[in-house]
Amino acid sequence: MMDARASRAVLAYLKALYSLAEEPPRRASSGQVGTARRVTTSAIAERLDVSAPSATNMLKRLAARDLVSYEPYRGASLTKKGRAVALEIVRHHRLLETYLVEALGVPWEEAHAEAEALESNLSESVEERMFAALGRPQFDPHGHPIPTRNGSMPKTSRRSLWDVSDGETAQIEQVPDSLPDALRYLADAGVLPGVKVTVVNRGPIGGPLFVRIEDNENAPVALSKEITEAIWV
Amino acid sequence: MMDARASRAVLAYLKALYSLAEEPPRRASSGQVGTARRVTTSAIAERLDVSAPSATNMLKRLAARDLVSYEPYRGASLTKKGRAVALEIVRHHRLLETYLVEALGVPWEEAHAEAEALESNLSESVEERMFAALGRPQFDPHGHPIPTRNGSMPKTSRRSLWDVSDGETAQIEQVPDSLPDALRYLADAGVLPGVKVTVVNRGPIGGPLFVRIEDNENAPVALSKEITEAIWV
DNA sequence: ACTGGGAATTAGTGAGAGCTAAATCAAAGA
DNA sequence: TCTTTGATTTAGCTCTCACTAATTCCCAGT
Repeated sequence: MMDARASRAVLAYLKALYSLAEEPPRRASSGQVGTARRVTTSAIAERLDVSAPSATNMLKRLAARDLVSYEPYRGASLTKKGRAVALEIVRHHRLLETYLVEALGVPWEEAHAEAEALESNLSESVEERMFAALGRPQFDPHGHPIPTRNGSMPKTSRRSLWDVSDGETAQIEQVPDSLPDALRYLADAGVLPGVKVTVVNRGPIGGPLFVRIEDNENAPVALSKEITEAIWV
Repeated sequence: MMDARASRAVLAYLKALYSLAEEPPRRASSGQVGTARRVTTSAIAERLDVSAPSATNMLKRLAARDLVSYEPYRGASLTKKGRAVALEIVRHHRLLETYLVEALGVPWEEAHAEAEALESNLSESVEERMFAALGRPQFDPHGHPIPTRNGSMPKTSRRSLWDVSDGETAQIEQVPDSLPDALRYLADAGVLPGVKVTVVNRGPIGGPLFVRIEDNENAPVALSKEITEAIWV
């Protein structure tokens, strides 16, 4: 708080650290839930589309500011302070996405990029006003939980659509936010948070998953393994 | 347009250039209206609160990008291209100010700073949506004209409140946007764009101007020479 | 025409953030 | 235990944008 204002780049790194460390990329089966994993340099570099040396470099500077704990050759993780900043920016991002979609009618698949552009300059005061105008939402349009101002997170499922067995029905809880093309496809198909879908069957190895959308007589929708692994139910 | 994305700093300089060159700081009497004056290095430095060498430096870089025409020792002015970028950012700023006040209830005097923070990252697409949501306004809450997307400006008065003679009545057209304290005072007093005021009298040399607000029985409001020179009627 | 002083520019630095090429580490297999 | 190789870090640059100190320019007054 008494810190020099964090730059856009710093915020991007903290956000990446947060999502890589705390938002399970695959099934969260392996036991220790809530454990903040250590994130590798290359994972961050890839996520932010920068070179590995750039990431190393920034990690060191973040460590000097006590925003991450970093040990050479063994990755980094957010400190308490860094995590707080990251949560704040995630809150900004998701609130902005929600606001853009709900209040301004920005298309679902564009909201992520627009929010990303604005998030680092959103003041707490304007954020609070948007939050109130939206009726204090807990989830953004993609179903992602919006952290509260004090840093707590609404609980969400950890089960991916891919893990739903054939014949079973499940309710979509969240979809990815940063894949505009996929999102357009999902929106067209009606695969939206809150919708119930039934898994009909799936192709052979890694083949597409066919799901039927509730209250919809159309043919089942085909979804790749990759995308269904990124959809939580 | 095929240009590398303009940074926040670049945009700030262009905006400063624009307002110093084209928004008359005093009475616009001196004949040539619309002539883009040449702006001195120190005027820019002062406006942006940077050192003169920093300004010189940036001016050279802007000239290299064909955004300003700059001649050492004799100031700079916007090129066609630079002016277009400046107008775009002024439009962003004023639309944002309007949106923040009208749609989110941000107080008048805070809107300027908030808009400044967001303006450089506002996309055309979101801007267009805000514009539509506001009913395609021509003026921001301070009465400043909002440039259209094609770069034209609604016409405005150039007469300052200070120049209104005693006993005369005039309608407030615009007030400054970047003086929070003064704005709070003006808002309290009821000196807002659109309001008709009558100049009662004024103190001796540079003394305050006393104005009566229409439909208001209260005692006249006292306004300094400085502030009345920054209010157009 | 000369000169003094304020305005502007040049010189030299620094911090932030990114890049490529080169060196180095660590962990897995032989 | 030794080697190999992919991941990581170091070295060395670049660009943007700000700063201070030093220098240079222009013009207003004499």
